[in-house]
Amino acid sequence: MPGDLLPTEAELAAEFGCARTTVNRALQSIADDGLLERKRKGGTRVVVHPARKASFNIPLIRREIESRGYTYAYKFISQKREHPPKTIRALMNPAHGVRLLHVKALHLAGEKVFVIEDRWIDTAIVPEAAEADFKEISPNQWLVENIPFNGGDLSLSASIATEEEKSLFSINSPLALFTAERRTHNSEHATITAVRLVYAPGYRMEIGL
Amino acid sequence: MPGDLLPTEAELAAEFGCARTTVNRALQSIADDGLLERKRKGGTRVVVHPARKASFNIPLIRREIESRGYTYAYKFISQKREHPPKTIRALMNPAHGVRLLHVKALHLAGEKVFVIEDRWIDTAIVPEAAEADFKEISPNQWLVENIPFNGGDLSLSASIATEEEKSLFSINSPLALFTAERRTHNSEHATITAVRLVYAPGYRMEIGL
DNA sequence: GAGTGGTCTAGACCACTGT
DNA sequence: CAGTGGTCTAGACCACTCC
Repeated sequence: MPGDLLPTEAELAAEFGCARTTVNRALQSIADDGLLERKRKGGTRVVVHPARKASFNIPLIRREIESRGYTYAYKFISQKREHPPKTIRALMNPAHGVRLLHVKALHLAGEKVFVIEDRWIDTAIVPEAAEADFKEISPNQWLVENIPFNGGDLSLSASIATEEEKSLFSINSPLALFTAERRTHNSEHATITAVRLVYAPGYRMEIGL
Repeated sequence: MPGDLLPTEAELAAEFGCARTTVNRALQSIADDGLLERKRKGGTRVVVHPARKASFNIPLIRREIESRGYTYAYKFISQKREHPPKTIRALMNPAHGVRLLHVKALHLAGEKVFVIEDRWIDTAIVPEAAEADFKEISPNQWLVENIPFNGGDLSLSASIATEEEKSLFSINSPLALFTAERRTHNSEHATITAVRLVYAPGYRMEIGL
């Protein structure tokens, strides 16, 4: 019946012997699942090609590693205030000429490097981050615990390992690495942080549909 | 105030001078967004670490190409009934010893190959597919239009281009390709189809949060 | 057992939109 | 303008769960 028009709420209420409010809630919830389209005056229609929606939780890296049965460890690399390169400026659009906090770190699963975290934080927007000590706690974890989450975007891609990445992952041959770049902004739509996560060779991101 | 307990619905209704039903709907919708936890007798509590959920629509490849402003074209490569290799058998778990429909095809954006589609279909479960002619219509599109969608999973990874992929994408140097592997099953949880989509160099999958 | 959210009813008015 | 869904109210009863 894709494309078909359903009876009005009042008619369905009569047919099922219940209140229109109840019919409304039922249809609303189906519509929220993307299977019905509703318009005032236009009635309720069965969607022709329901969108195939995928959703997944973005786990803390620590949890992702532990849920795979490995021991988690964090390894700090560096933390500096720097003028961001053009690519980061374009992504984060910080105030002109300011320096941002740049943190590099590793997340280990057992003895192996699981993911490389390369993060920029705009301390004009998150001043607390300037005081944080990322030698002991990962920026990933610190931000989740300290900064309310509001929105952002995620970009997934494949990249060839750079020399630095090859050495961190202890590999030689040219290798494809799964890369996630995430931007997080606050409620005023200012970008708090941008992070590039480069996963170990063979990593797969699994998503239910 | 993560962790805090909110007043009861009745109290909030009194405070805001509205009906409890209205408060209930409001809190429900916030709870649906994952920001509140509600329990009978236990009250309504602000969730401590709201899960960072991402959700996105999986577009038809055709739509994805056209929405980027390119002309879509489909190019058939091959279509055979074959005994599936071990990896596919493990994924799809078809009846013992049967042959599956194996289709390879390209989706072009303008003149360029955008994605390579390599698909296996279990015709024991979707007999209609045996009659379909994938020389003209892509399996991707045919399945969306003919087979009701029920569920599945999606696995994203990065892989080094094989020789065949290099030649299809007209590239030489070792290159990392973004790869999506999707499995789709029917309402009885039998696997209808498994597909490997290998995207052109530089492809990024963008997801809103 | 008592307090909380979950869900229903019957009725009302409003907001949008197709004709 | 008329018909549809969107949303509210006031009240009721139920289901779960903590004490």
